[in-house]
Amino acid sequence: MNLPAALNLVEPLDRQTLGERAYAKLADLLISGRLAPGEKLSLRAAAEVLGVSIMPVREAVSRLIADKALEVTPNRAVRVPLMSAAQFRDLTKVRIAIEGHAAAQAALHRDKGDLAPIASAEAAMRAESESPAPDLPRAVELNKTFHFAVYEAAHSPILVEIIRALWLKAGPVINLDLRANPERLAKGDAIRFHADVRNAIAAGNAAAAREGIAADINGAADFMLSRGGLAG
Amino acid sequence: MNLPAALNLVEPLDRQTLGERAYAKLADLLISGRLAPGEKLSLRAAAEVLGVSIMPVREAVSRLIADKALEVTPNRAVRVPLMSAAQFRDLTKVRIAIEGHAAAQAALHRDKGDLAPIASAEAAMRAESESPAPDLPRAVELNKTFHFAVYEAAHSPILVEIIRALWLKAGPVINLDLRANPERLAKGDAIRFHADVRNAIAAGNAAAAREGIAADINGAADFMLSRGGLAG
DNA sequence: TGCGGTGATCTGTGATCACAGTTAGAGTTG
DNA sequence: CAACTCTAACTGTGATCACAGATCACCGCA
Repeated sequence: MNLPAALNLVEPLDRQTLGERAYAKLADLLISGRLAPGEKLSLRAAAEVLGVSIMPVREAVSRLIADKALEVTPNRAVRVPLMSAAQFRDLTKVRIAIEGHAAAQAALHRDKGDLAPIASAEAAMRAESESPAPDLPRAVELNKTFHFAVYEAAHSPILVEIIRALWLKAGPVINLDLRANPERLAKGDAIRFHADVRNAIAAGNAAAAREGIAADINGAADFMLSRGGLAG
Repeated sequence: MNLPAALNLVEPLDRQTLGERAYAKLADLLISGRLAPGEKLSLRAAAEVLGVSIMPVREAVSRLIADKALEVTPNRAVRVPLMSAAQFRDLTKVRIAIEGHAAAQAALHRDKGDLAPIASAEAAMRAESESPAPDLPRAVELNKTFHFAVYEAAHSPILVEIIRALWLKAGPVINLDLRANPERLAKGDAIRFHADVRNAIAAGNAAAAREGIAADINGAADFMLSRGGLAG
């Protein structure tokens, strides 16, 4: 193995499969709420839009179905699941338990490098939400960035992965709503809770971090439930 | 729609797709530890064994890869992931947090019908483990039955699904070990913890239920780590 | 005896075809 | 004019083929 030294610098070039890219694309649509509950998704149509055959789409969709982020109806149609109020409450409870736990772990185990991303994500979202004409899709994106910056600080890849799966289910319900209704963003609850979380993590206060995340999730869920936009 | 009344009794006959059956089959192999970490799995070979084309196997495997219960190496080979001691510790911590939470919820929300399955699963496993020649595969299966009877009592489908995904990762490591080493089963720790959990849930004592599950998981993990059978 | 190349055979990935079941809509009939 | 029927276009599922890349045993050369 006597190679030119320059060749030692090349990275292993991550060959991303088409199926993975299709999955990432669809998952992003779901998390950001651009695919509404009940909306149907045709494999062939999606394949055409993505410019590939239906095979990569099939793989992506079957993964999302396994995550219960999509479902196939008895009539052979793939769609974003409708969520009942009861299911939504269950999901919210689980999110509070797990994401709250992750925030607490972040407060206990964060290291130097973790605080900067959290702070900058918080600042960016605050700026966006206090702007006179907030860009809602961007606010949704920044909210996600902030939350995951927090969860990453727990240094538990498995936990982060679980939370990502939860967001896949919650995204279509919550973020679709948020996009349509700027009021809650303007009210500024989320911004306040985010500041609480950031401070708690910086201070190493696990209980406060958990509380902050729980309040944030609960606030969004209550707002959502009060508008009554859920299925049976 | 004037049908013979008898036809109203028929169930919608769950048409299970071949892919789902393949998934169930492979998932069972993983959870029960009959597929060892590092072991390779060829799509075509698996398809032949299952008596189907590789398509259903592809779907099943891609779902398991999404769950990180399988992985595809850079060299294009599917295998059961090797787990480092650090990863195993992370997994164990997450399991204690989430499964402990589920047990606590079970203590708070169990209803009449939940206690019987828990008790009978516990009795069956006790009987098996106190037998002079325990059937280890059966003990592994009964252990799973007991744990999930507990988690079902939390009445949170989402939580149960998350835990199932965790077991998919932990199964190859823990249950493979348990199959090979009867000693821990004979020691009877698990049996004692299970009894604690059952009593705590019956009494509605959430903290004790969480403790019992945590001790059970921790016991198995410590035994595992002490034997040092993990990669890197 | 040891090393480098080489081809057969395996791998997963992607595309294409075939099929059964469903849906929607046009056409027809009462 | 409403209801019914039938057809054409769509659905996901499964099988088969094609392909690039990786592995490994074998063979020839030094």
